[in-house]
Amino acid sequence: MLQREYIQDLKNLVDQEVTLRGWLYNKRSSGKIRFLILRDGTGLCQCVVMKNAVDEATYNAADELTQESVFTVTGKVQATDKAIGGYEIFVSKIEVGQKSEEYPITPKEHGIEYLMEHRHLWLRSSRPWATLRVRDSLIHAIRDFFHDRGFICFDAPILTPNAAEGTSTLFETDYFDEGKAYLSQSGQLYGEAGAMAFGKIYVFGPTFRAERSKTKRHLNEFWMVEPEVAFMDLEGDMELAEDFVHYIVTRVLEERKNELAILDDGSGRLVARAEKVLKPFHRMHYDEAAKILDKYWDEKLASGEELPPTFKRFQYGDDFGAYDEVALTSQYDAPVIVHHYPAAVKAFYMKRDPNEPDKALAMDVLFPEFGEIIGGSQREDDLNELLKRLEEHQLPQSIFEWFLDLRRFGSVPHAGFGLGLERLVMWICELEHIREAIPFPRTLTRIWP
RNA sequence: UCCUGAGUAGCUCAGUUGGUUAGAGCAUCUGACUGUUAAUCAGAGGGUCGUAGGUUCAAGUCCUACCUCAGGAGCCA
Repeated sequence: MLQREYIQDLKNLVDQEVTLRGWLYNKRSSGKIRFLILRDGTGLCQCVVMKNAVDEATYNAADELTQESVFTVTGKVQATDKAIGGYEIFVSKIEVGQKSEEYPITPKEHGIEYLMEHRHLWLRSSRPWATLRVRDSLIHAIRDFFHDRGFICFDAPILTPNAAEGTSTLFETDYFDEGKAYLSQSGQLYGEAGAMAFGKIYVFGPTFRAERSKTKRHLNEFWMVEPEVAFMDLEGDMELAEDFVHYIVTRVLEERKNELAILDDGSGRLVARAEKVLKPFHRMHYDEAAKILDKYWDEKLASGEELPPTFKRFQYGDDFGAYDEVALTSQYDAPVIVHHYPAAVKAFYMKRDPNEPDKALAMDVLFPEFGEIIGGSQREDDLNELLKRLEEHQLPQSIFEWFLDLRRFGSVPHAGFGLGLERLVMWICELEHIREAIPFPRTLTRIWP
């Protein structure tokens, strides 16, 4: 083990002599003084090299270092308000490691295509660094939330024999002599089996959608967390979603304030926004949401304001489009839960409300100015109803036999939801595009690096 | 799948009604400066203008096709 301290721990090491190891993030100089910005993975630290304070080899080393070259620095930790992070190293010695030549990502701006082409290096820059640390915090918070409440982590298979919802396009691969296998587009059906075995479970894994989506909110490979609970109805589902979202967002606020400040240039905007994710969320029936949208678009159209060329006016019975979700949520600071969607626009496994047979016991959590981050429902637990749904959706009963068994043997009311991890990262970090919310995004036109 | 836009130096871009040797900043190299914050200042090198064809005395600029990418919609998390 090579001995060294980490930049994130410097606050406890003021006035002590330390050794740090890392890469050169940037360099500035003035006369006989050199400022080296060291990056060690935990943060950035300015290292000050004064000509009259070091030997000649160290002073020359400071000049030779290029961006992303490796070096080890020894010196005294000083508190200062002149340097990033609030601490700097007054250097006594530098050792140079591997030298980088012509590092492709410069401190100047780059286009998104170029950055994505160099994603493996771009990860070292401060914005991806901060974003992916927020993502890490969310992942831990998600697991802690469920673990603390007695949920079992229940992994669903990634290679599956059929489509969960039948409609979406699936990635296909050969599976020995069994014919075709498909990459999972949802762990939910398997999660239902888990809920009947363990009471409450959550599936958390990668999800694959072969849809030719081309928007800033879609990835073809993304991570989804899907809790499923036996003896829970739609009301309980909404409460769980609220508690869950509130908990994980709060954890990010506790653990990643520094990263959020990097992402909003210190304005505090991201923290202020996340702090408004308070329980309870605004809840509304689909009919109420439809009324709000009708009024909203009527006023917009009457005002003569120019609408985008792809704009389509919402009609009662439609699912919400991108413009509708933004319009609906922009009136609130906190997330909005819309429930009782028309059954016709929802998946076959969602239970219908006995009091409103044309509505599904479904709910979506919509985030302010953003849109859907959670979709969930109470599931159809009646065998005959489920068989009818399969027929209506023209799905073959044979491939769902094991799923139907869950209704034949001890069927109970149960519910769950799915949360798109990258969508939440995107909203919290206010990213322009979801591709920055995952280390190596897979989109319609990108599978490299 | 549909609609819109863009491809000029390693990167980000400018380039007028078609007109002499295609420009700037950053990056790289040389030099100056003892507290810099995308440091600054002086200098140097660096180009098949996405590809193919066409119009013209003359094309980075106009026309056609293709390729690639980006933005928007739908599908959804």
